[in-house]
Amino acid sequence: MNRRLMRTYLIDLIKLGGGERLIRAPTTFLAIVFGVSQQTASRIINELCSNEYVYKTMKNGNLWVRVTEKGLAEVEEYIKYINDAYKHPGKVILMGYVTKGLGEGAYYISKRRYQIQFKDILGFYPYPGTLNIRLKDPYYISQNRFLRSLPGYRIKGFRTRDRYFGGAKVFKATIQGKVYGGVVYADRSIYGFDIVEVVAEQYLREHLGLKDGDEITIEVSINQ
Amino acid sequence: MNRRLMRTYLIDLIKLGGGERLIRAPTTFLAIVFGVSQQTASRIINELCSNEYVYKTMKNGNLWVRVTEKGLAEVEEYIKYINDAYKHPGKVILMGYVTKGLGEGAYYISKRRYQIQFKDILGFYPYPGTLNIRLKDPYYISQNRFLRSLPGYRIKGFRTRDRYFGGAKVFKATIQGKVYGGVVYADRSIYGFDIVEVVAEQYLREHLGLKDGDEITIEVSINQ
DNA sequence: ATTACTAAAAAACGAGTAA
DNA sequence: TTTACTCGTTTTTTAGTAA
Repeated sequence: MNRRLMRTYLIDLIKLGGGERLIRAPTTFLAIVFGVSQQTASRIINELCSNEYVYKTMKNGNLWVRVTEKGLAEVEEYIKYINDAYKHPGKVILMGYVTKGLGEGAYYISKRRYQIQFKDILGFYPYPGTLNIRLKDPYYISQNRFLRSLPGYRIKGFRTRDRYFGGAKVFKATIQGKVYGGVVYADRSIYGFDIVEVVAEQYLREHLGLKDGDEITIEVSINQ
Repeated sequence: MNRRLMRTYLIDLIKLGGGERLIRAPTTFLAIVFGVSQQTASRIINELCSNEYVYKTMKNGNLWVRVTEKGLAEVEEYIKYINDAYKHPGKVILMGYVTKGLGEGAYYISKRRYQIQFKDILGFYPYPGTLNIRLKDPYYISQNRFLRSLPGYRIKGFRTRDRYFGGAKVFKATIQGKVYGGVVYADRSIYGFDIVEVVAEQYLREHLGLKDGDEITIEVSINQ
């Protein structure tokens, strides 16, 4: 079953009290609550069960169910997402700590063929260097994973006499609520989902007085 | 498409910023966000659109969408439901005002064949009469509609020499957080979804000092 | 009473593709 | 590039029913 649907059924079970204790839940009863047939209700519970979202047991011919910790976590994550959708529509908020990169950023960003494209997309020629941020916790890492799955604006790769310079995608962003810039994901990035690279017109470390380990917030625009 | 699913896609659109303004949303992009194919994303938007949850328009070959007021209301109702699921698991809260019924309640409740069944289910012989409550607003009416759709405990009808006394269903309830009782729905109820009938061992008007128009809260247990 | 299997019907999906 | 149609395939659903 669809994960989207599973969540909604879990919420229904929580409404019935199944988030805090074992509840008697005959499939005929669940059918009414879920708005499906008895057979489908039976199958839903079994699928939730095989995903370990729900614990079920039979007591003298009756089904009793309880949402597991995993199921509750699944719903809570979804509630977080909904809250975030209302709090930060059109944006992904990333928080982390300033960290040293491998220093390659400067070399790449300075390439004229990249500079022109950044100017087209972001409206400025970026400072030759990237600010690397190590994300704070798994929540922001998952947010980053979501962001990175989106297309963003395309930066095309190019070929010189010597070698090939790979493509990238970039998202418009605001750093510390003050500076306009971009978040860049190189197609062949050496970083995992815990690191993001930020570009801006200014040298951010100086402009914002940042040093390694300083906490930093980036508000990234989802839309194109 | 399933209403459950529609809501989740609406939330995704709100996350993208489509709850507050028209956003550019090519179906290829939505496909990534929704986790479906481009064709399915296209179909989802068209279905949301034909349900008037979403307004869509084409600007030079690109799809732009915005969640409508109806769509936002749909999601907000769902968020209310989720909050309620966490706040009042296993219960439906009904609020309303004490109101005069048609006085028939006393006649029915006093019938011995009903009394015995109430005793079996609720544990007491109810006072011969029902307290009628006019629900406060559409929210509680919809809660009542949900409750009434559930099976509850069955009260069987019976036949006397003269006539047939119809069946009913009853839910365990707490009135004003103090008195234990039940909410009764006669199968052939003369009331709509804006009225509920409450029974208890005591004469509630006297016991709780209630008069017509007084606000009253009932906490109804969903489970069986 | 229950739950849940089977089989047939209905709905949803995505590849290919037209416009 | 887009969107969205057709159509074959897969998935989901429910009626009937056994246990």
